[in-house]
Amino acid sequence: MNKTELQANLEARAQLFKALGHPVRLLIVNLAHIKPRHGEELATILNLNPATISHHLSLLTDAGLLSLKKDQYYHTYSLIGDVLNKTLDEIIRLPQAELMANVEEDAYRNKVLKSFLKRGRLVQIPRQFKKEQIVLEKIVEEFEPGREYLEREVNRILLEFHEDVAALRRGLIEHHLMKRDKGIYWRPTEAQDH
Amino acid sequence: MNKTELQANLEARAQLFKALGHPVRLLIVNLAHIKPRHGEELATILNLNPATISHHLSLLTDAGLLSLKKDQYYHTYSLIGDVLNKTLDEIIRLPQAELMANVEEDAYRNKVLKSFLKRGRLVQIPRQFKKEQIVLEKIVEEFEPGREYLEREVNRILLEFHEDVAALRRGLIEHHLMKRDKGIYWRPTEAQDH
DNA sequence: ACCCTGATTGGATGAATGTCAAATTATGTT
DNA sequence: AACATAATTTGACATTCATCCAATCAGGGT
Repeated sequence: MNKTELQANLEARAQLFKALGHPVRLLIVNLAHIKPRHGEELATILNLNPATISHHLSLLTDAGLLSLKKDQYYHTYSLIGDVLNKTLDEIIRLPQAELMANVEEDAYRNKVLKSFLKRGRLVQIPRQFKKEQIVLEKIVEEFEPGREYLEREVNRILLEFHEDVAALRRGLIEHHLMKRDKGIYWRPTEAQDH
Repeated sequence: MNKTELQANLEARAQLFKALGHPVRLLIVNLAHIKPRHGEELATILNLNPATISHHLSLLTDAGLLSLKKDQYYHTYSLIGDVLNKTLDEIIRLPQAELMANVEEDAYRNKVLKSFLKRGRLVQIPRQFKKEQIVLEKIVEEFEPGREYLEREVNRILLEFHEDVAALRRGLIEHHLMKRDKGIYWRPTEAQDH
């Protein structure tokens, strides 16, 4: 599947919801649930012009909710039951691959990193928590998970990024990216991370 | 509940589907499923103007899909999980009372009866199967379910409706509204009816 | 008090949608 | 063949919707 197909799939899911997003069409689905119906019947019951009903019916069939059987010159529409048993979540949730194809999930992260890190050095410590989080997550990659560091080793590494190593150390602790006990620092392993 | 409230309820259901009926909003729901998100982040990831994102977010929250938490000057939107576990059917299906309030379910039947039955007599036997069905269902009410009738009794009753009693008799049999065996006619009871 | 940042609101504009009337197509009947 | 019935299509119109820009609002920091 290429990107275009993935987007088409996304459109198809939206189309199903769009088809259900109109009160008249919800009524039609309910009436078709009781028994199959033909156009004129629905037009009479709902007090709408046959052309309007025809329009709604084609949206519902295109979305895969109704099936059409021709009978003399009646077009009888029946409800396709199995679609309705799916949960919203089953229809909405995109597989990882598809999500990535439609979206640059780390565009925001990259934008923040790009604006604060120039040639490997921190231009400024972000004042906003969410941005500080992103920058510190990047910095903490310099530490090996599980390994213990003395404060002066920590400082040496942090100095590569910014002079104010005390602020960085404090930030790392506050954001739970590093732990400290009796002057020893370590980066939690992924498993303990949450 | 009065009629207006019922219609409002119907609109609310449609609103939920409408909110999901757009590809960008499906992406937002997917992203919010991974973790809560704030507006600027979504605008960057989806490459859209913040105003546009704000618009989509308000549709999703109005529909009850997202919840908002304010954090400094970030507005963080989280997915409300339980709605998504409902099936389409649970959301679409209207209780009988509500359906009846929005719809004249037997408008079509009444229209057909009105056009063929004048002062209790059949103006003409409908040429179309579906209309004949409706008229004969009305006529068969003159017979007591389960009771046995001789052909001449049947004729006497049918004559009240139309001269061509033979055509009516044939219609009643074809539409399975009456049964015949060895010149004896009877109307099936409800239980045997299907 | 004054800036900064993110979010929302109020137009503005083009696109999509809902509705109906009139014309057309498909099927059946006389 | 001519007519009748139901469905669909087409065209017109009004409504709603998606998107962006510009202005405003709300929190926080200097």
